[in-house]
Amino acid sequence: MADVQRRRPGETREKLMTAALTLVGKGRHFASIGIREVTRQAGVVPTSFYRHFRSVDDLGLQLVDELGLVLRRMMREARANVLQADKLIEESVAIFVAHALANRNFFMFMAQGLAGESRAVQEGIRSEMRYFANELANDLRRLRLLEHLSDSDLDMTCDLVVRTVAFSLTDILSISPEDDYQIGQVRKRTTRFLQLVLIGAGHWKSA
Amino acid sequence: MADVQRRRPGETREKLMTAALTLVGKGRHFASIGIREVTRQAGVVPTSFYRHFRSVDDLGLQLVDELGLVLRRMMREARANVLQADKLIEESVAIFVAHALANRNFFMFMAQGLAGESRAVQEGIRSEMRYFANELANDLRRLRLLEHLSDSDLDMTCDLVVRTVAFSLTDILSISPEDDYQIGQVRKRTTRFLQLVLIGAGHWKSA
DNA sequence: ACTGCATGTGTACAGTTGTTCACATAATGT
DNA sequence: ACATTATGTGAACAACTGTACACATGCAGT
Repeated sequence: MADVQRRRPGETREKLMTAALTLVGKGRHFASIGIREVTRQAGVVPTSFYRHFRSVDDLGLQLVDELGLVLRRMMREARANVLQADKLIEESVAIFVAHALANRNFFMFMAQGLAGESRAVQEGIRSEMRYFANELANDLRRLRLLEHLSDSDLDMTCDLVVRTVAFSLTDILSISPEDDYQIGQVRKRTTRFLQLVLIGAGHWKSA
Repeated sequence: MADVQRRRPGETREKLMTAALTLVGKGRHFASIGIREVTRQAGVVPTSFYRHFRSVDDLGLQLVDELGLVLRRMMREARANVLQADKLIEESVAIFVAHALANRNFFMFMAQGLAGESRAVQEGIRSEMRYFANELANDLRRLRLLEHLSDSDLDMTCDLVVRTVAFSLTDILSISPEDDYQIGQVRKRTTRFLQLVLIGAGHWKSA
């Protein structure tokens, strides 16, 4: 009975994932979301959930994987747009903020997951951040920046940069997306943070 | 009926609060904790909850207030122990890490709350961090450090310091409290982060 | 044409949830 | 001494939860 299978494969799966993100975007915390709630939001019967995920945590894990894709797309855009080094920081921050606003729910999920209750999700996000920091280090080497730093000191610097940006995420997400003034403030402040860090790195003496 | 009121006033209230923290310490996320769960953990009948709190969120808010006390106690200790400036960073980080380990559940709650679902709790934690940053700025002025920075640039620097330390919190909490080696690593890494930031601040030219 | 698989649906059930109500006791102020 | 207040209790309820089961349908490979 009912209109079965007029859908393309994986459609319900996708609907469930975006439903979860939608709930997160509405202010709910991922850890407090239940199966029935997700399926209701997705317009699907509860039983369908089990066809695709073992549990809500499992869904979270698969979201983290997609998070990787979003970040990589962002990085590619940043690489394409940042050509000369002088506007590097400002431009990168702008791109990040733009992505955070465009994928608000996604980044909210990420911000929650960092201190979330699923150890696996936590580790996944952490590893995405590590990957991000590594790519940043590679880029800096390629651009011949901070050449006096040892590999490990460069890693540390990039780690700090990524953390700083990640923390700014909570600033961005805590203000209304339409409040352009506040967004601009966060952008400016984050830019200055990074300048401070990179000035520090420039004067750092690798043992 | 039952052994009523052989307790001192506020005892149940306290039991409920520590019960909530205990649950958080066990890995549960605060947003997913319910009234019945808290009361069960506290060994109290569900109805008692309403005598002290309007809801779980309300309990969270009151926890944030106590958080302020913990932080202030920590700061006092730091001020007493850090007399000469050269070991300032290392010593402060050590004190922070020690407090984070000693009040693990509390700090876990704080880390969760930063991206939690209660806007009020979020704002409370944020304001605690601001307070912390301001005190830090005062201390630095008193110690005649970074005197070339304008007030607003000093504020920015302190803000970044506090954020960096706060992020390290998630590192500390994600490893086992008995793993002394890993703890040491986090301590070292955080120290270097702060050194990097302060070197940057030392070379910063206030417009 | 037939079989197995992936995907979807509806019904059912036992356990848990938040909240209310009427009631009991000790402490407190008069 | 007595009324009030703060704090505790147990029973009850309707709403919701996760999960299991039997079943229907289209698709892919034989």
